Amino acid sequence: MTIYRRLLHRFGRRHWWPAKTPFEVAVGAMLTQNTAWANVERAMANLSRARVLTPRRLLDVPPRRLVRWIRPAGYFNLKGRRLRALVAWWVRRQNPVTATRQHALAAVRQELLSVHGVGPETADSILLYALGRPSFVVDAYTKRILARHGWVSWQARYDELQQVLMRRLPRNVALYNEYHALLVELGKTLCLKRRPKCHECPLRDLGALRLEPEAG
DNA sequence: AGCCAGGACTGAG
DNA sequence: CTCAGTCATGGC
Repeated sequence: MTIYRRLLHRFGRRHWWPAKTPFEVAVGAMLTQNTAWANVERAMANLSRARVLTPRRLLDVPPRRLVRWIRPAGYFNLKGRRLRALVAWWVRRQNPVTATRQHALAAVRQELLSVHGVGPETADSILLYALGRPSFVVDAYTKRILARHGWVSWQARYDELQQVLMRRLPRNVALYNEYHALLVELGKTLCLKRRPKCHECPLRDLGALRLEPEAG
């Protein structure tokens, strides 16, 4: 039994990313930085109700109103500016979903990282969940889970964690999609928060398992 | 009452 | 290049 299969069996498919369009995925990826998803949903609902959840409309929105709508997501002044930068890129790229399809993954990733407010996790979230590219998303949960089971050191940085995963897993968008979502679910619901206190974690023996989706 | 949430930028050393 | 400080709302 592998970790992936056990997580999938326990939690079922997560159906990520919870958004209607690739553009909404990108907006959500930005708003969810260090923020509970429930708060992001409120902000997204405000934008939706205001009918500005398209690249063009969102770019034309006055910063004051934008900040008011995204307030529930926290860091609203910061995220207002970052969101504009991201949307400006999206518009300049004229629908990156198709516009970047022929480009190398590393090139698109580099381009995203150059946008103000887009770090490695946000870039990979957009690549994977909006653009359908096989770039594994690493987050705080992923790091805690891998480090706690001794697969990486606690000092490991983002790129190292990502390489550990991508080197061992087939480059498959559907797999990366589900795997990251499952790791987040494990981190949220079980014993892998910053203060571990759960002594009855059904997955506490994960150390004996493998990362690979296939047994063998 | 704190602590935490699906991070990233900035400035100092 | 490393790293503490910063940003802010809402749930528990």
